Amino acid sequence: MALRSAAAAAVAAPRGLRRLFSTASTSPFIPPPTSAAAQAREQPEPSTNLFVSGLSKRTTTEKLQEAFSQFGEVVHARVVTDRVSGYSKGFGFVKYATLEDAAQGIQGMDGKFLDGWVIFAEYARPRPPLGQPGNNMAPPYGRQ
DNA sequence: TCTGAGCGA
Repeated sequence: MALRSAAAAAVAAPRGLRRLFSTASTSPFIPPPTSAAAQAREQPEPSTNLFVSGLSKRTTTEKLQEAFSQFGEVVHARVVTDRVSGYSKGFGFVKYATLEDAAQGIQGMDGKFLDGWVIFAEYARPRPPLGQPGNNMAPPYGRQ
């Protein structure tokens, strides 16, 4: 029981900022999120790719896929690990077969415990193209 | 074997 309370508290603030604006409904000044940037802030576009963060350093790809397969058909899953160290970076990606599976995967695994850590699942951001083939693998991605 | 709040080979 105590664990669920901790999970609820953790899911309420994965990064310290999640729904602070939603609780400020008593404020007379509420900026209407009609901007595309505002939607991209908390309204990520639906995608089969999910970004999972908060993973334990010991969480592996198979563990990630196994956990997310309970809520949908996972076609691919990967835990990002450091190339030099080989250790997990604490986050990974899960790709579902359909968008609905991805949505259920998020709502099913977001704020849940995995390897003793509260993980967070959300739609992954669209990354830029890999560039031209034949070039060095590891193009300087433009963050955000 | 580790780090922690992070978007990948």
